Amino acid sequence: MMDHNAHTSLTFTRDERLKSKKKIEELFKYGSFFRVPPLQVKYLACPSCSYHQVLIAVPKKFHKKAVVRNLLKRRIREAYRINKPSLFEGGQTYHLIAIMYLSKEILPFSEIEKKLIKLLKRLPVDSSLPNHEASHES
RNA sequence: CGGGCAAGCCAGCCUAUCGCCUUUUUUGGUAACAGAAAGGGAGGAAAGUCCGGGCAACACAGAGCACCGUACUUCCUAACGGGAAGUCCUCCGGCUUGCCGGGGGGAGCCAGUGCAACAGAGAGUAUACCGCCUGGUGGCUUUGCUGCCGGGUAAGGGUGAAAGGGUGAGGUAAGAGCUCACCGGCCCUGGUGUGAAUCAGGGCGCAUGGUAAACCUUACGGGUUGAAAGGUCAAAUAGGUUCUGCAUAUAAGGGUUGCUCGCCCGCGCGGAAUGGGUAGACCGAUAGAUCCUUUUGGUGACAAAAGGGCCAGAUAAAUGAUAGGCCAUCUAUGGGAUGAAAUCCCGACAGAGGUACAGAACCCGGCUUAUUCGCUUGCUUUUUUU
RNA sequence: GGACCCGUAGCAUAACUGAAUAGUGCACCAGAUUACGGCUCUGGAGGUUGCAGGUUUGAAUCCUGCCGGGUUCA
Repeated sequence: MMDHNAHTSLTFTRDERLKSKKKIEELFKYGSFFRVPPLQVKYLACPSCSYHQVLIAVPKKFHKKAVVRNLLKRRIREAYRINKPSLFEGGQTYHLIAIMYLSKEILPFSEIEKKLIKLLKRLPVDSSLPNHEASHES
């Protein structure tokens, strides 16, 4: 409520990043996931949140060098920032989202953006929650 | 002009739109926080973690041993295994043949102990296999050859990575530093130099081969741990810790770096203070062995002085994305210089092209490794034309 | 961020107090045995000892620097 613009404008502030250790553990324990070839997504409904919280990860397993990992994270973050308004068109439930990049290739921004748009469309932003028991335990 | 080597420098810029982190000021708000304005925002290696420091906590009466590290000299430095200047040895290249340039190396195996497979007669107070020389005594085809029993020898052969200085002469039965000359080595004295060293003189026949990235000796240095150090904030209590009173009485046991000596504390009961773990926030944590310019001293590393500047502080971890332009650079075609070739220069249009290595994690000084295009300096060098 | 360890045939492991052909088992190939296959027996091949320098007469081993993999620390 303090940050009205976070829903609609093209920002990506610190509060929109998923940082809490507990929430991350919860997400990876109970969240469901799907894939859009290079990207994998894990998500979990979060009734207590007032906006979506996103975590972006590029595993060290696929990319040894910090420069490459940072580059890919920046591209994914940018693509999310530009295309996130579509997430708010649905209902009022917000999610914890983890986006992971599982490929050895370094794709250009335009490719990553395409995949991310596809991915965001598949996210169930509506009120129909696929995993009730998970949200209860939290 | 081009090629090669070495050292050093640089690590694109501008505009628009949308964003990220942060500092200061300001507006709203009790506050958390939100908005606005103005600034700042990765590297030469931020990397590897190979060294050295700062900083912090703990420990510390002291001595010895052990352990670890370093090793030509002098200097620089907060310190270093780093750097500078020099010195000696060695390798490569060049020529003017003793100089220049570059690479590598350096305490001590005449303090001791150990080690050297195979081969070889012998491998370290050495050795007699083939040889060389010779004494005695036999035999025979008697200036000689040869069997047996002895002796001398380290010249020659052969083995090996290495055979106990080298060359020449004398000497000898044959030989041998046995003697001598020169070269090499070691020791002493003196001169020069802060010193490593070097020069000169004298002595020693050489007793003293290699290996210390073998044990070791000598000299110097090192307390341990490591920002996940450590500190602050709010709540509750046990153990623990610290201080203190009483009691016990020098013993068990514990601490003191791994050990020894030495030193210190002591079963138990009571009182006071502190507050374990978990989750989190803040400090530590970004003004410093700082950066830039100039001057002075020094061969140089570097130091001093003056003036000016503030230059990332994130923490699931900030610099990005898109579009356009400028400008390096490259490619092909074209033009010019020249008698021609090689080579060089110019460049409208077109195409390629933002690049390599790589992302701060407490902070510095080094080392090592990775690295696109280009530029500067030094050394060296081929071909073609005139 | 700090500390530590390990790299040997396709796989697992010896030789790590230097010594000249780097050993062993499984797997692989060939032969024997069998009607054929397995088991068994005999023989063989396969190694840049992670890479690059150095010390030594001689390096898997000792020293230095890289590369790769792993363990651990509130």
